[in-house]
Amino acid sequence: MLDASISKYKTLYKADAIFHQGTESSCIYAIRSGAVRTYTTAKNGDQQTLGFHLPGDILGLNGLDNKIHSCSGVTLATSTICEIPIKTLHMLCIKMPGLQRQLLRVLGEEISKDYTMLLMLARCNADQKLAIFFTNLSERFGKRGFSTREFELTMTRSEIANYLGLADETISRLIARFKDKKLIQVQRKSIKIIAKQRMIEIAEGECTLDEV
Amino acid sequence: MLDASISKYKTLYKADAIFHQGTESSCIYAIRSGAVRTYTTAKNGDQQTLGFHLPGDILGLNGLDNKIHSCSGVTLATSTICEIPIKTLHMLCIKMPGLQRQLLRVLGEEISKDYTMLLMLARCNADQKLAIFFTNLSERFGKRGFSTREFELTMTRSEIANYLGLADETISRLIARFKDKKLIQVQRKSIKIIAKQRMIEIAEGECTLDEV
DNA sequence: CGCGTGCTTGATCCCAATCAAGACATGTGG
DNA sequence: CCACATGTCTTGATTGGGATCAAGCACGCG
Repeated sequence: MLDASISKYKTLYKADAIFHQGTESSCIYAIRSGAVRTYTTAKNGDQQTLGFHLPGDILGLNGLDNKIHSCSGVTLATSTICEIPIKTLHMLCIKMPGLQRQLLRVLGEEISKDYTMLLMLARCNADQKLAIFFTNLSERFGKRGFSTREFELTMTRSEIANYLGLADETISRLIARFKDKKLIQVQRKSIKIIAKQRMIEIAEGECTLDEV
Repeated sequence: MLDASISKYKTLYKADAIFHQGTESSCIYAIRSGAVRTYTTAKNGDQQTLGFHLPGDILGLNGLDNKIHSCSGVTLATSTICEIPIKTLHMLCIKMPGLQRQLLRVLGEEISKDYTMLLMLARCNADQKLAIFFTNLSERFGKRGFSTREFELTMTRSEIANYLGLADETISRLIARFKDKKLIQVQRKSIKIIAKQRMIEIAEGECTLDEV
């Protein structure tokens, strides 16, 4: 929607920071290509990954009122990012009456997503968490026209672990078990989902991993 | 901010539903008095409490674009709720140019709050969670002009447990330990915080409960 | 080639869940 | 006013899922 109006692209390389928690938020960021991880940092320094973001996603929306970024964003691979100054955005909103509502909608969707995430962290066991992770990722790749069955992970095991509130070793073990149970094929970062339906059942707690 | 413009109040009694997840969201809700619990429900039926809300809080903002409620709200006690139709809200936005930005700001704050909650659920142990819970509640009472040291819990132990991603029994045990360690005084639902600073230290992981 | 980072695997431990029972408060109908 | 039911909370005993500790492995890169 914004593409036509703005075209300030920026190429970033793996592990480059896009924006930092605590700094003034002057832009929102649209991912054009690549992948991004967002995370919050607690006072004591430990961080929680909030999400992995793909092309088409918009970041930094929650600091819209010229406020402060409540999370940080970092690239997981070479990426092109489109920066849209919030000032520009506000001006555009005047020109395009529908835009402001769209922003409200996107923010609302972000909140819904957070709710789902809260539910997952609080109520799901490790098996479910990983199944949910793979299922979501697969779905999101699909929406972008990529294969839902085969994809490359851009993030490390450790980052997945952090995202799901688990230990690194647990992720390793789980991936191994998913492989043993013929739910997926794995080769380092490349994942092939074999038993999609089963995966969904595990994600939703309808069956357990060792029942498979 | 909206008070002047609208005055459709409604009195609800304990355990009354205000809005339901999955239904069309036609209103936002401002709490005038009482207390409200919001929660999401998963497909399999289990629910996750998202927050406990006090007078002055606004609920239902995330369905602004005439969409669907992504959580449910239920009163914890007799409450007066002010309903503001989203249509009215959109009209008001045209009259009052600052309002739309305010809405964006409130939504942004909600997202920041969710991030904090994600971090808590994923990274904190049970002691920290309860300390965070008490500290936050205390702070929020303070902002509303009530005592930060003494207050009544409107929710059950079980609801606290659900909110923090713990078992009911764990909450009972923790409250007992907090009492033993002279951090709080308890009498059923009435809480008095004795060692505020210690509580904060525990919340932030700077010290453990049995060091106290 | 050698080093470092990321990943895997094994052994052990511990925090919080679960199971179980009882205590206390509140409400309800006789 | 009491007997009883019900929901809430507490406390104890036991279990178990995932964390932690500790090596070793595999790949990529200078």
